[in-house]
Amino acid sequence: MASMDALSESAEMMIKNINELAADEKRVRTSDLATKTDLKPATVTEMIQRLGDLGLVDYEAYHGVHLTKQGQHVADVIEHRFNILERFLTEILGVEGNEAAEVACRMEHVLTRDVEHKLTTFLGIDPKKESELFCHKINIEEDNEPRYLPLSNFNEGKMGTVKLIFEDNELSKILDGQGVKPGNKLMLKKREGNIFNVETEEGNFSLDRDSASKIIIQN
Amino acid sequence: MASMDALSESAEMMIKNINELAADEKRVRTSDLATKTDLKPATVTEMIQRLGDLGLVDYEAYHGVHLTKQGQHVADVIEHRFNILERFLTEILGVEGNEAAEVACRMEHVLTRDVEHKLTTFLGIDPKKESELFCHKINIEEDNEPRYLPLSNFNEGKMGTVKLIFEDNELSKILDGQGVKPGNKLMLKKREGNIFNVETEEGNFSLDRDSASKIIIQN
DNA sequence: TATAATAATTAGGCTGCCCTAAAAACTAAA
DNA sequence: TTTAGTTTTTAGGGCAGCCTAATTATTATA
Repeated sequence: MASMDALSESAEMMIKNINELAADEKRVRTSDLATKTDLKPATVTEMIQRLGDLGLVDYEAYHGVHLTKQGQHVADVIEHRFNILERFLTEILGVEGNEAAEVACRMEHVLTRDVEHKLTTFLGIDPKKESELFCHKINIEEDNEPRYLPLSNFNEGKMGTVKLIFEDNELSKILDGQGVKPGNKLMLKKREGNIFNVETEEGNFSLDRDSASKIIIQN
Repeated sequence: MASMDALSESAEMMIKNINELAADEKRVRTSDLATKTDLKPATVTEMIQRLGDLGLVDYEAYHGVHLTKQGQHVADVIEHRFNILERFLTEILGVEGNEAAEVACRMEHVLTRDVEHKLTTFLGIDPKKESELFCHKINIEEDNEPRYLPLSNFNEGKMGTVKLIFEDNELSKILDGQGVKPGNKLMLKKREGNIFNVETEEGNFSLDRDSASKIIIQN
């Protein structure tokens, strides 16, 4: 079992590309990887054999390759790092899309877990929730039972009643002015990433995810 | 004449270290470089010979090495990239000093000129002036110079002017109602954990850290 | 099913970057 | 100024990561 930080940029890129091609075909072919990575097939074979020795891919000669659980984890981490870096570069710095992708693709290999988390938070995403999402891709289906849920876990188009706003007096003042107070009804009109578009009797407004998570709704 | 982007991380690190030791002694000794880079002397010799072939250092066997004009330029670029990355990591993301330095030291080799400039501007520095500054090692008095910072990194009790609210139309609508809009003044009254108590001309209100990080203030 | 076409692997070579050990060049001291 | 000690370089080896050319395995077709 190889420590993640020990992986070279080349090795990480190979894992990333295997993961991206795995969407199309179960076992990824050497030639497809060669095309995607712009390497020669012989080089790809050599690399995936090394990754096999590290336990990151399951490799059967002449029959392609797929990620092991460990390899999948590496791929998920890299993908997440790429995504937040790309968002930072485009949304915050205003770097043009193509260049942002290229730079993010180089930077993704040198981030630490801590920097990754802090950058994720900076972008307004809860790191814990985010990592659950991309790792396990679990979807919560809970439409039937009456439940108390934070607004951040509410479903689009659903109407509910505000029951509680957590211990954030200052936030509640802002929300109060928008008609969000215990007892009032609201509907989560639309969720666009971390922006929650909410409709109340007073009108429409939007919240970020952290604020939304402090508002408990009964459906 | 070697193109800068073609240089490996190892080669750039060697140039960086030559530059740092050059402050003490005119011609930098192999053994000092070996100590600083944690490489064996034989490896240093090999590397500086390669750099000599590229025209980046002036190397005379047994008599040390110094940067050529081209090598000095590479060193200056790397130093600047390191500085802005380190500042971004510590001041904006809040990464601890040691780790920030390590990550910046890895990232400095993958920045493009454009990303470097945009990050420099983001930190509230005029890219042109900054390049003069870092070349001549002048120290900026941090408190006097106008600086752009996200509210989440602002000091308690400080007054500043809102310059920018990041592309979050829904958040800005809420903030707008609190008197937070580009051009207006605000003061960070108190910070309690992730709650930022802010005073504007319209009154007092509070924000969470994520929202605060999207508001850029000039002091 | 035999064979032609295609795909993948192995063999072997090159470079960068790291090492150790041995040789060569400097430097300081007797 | 000769020599002992130190520093530096050269010689040679290893691994990762790239390549081309040759070989082997799979697949598609006649």
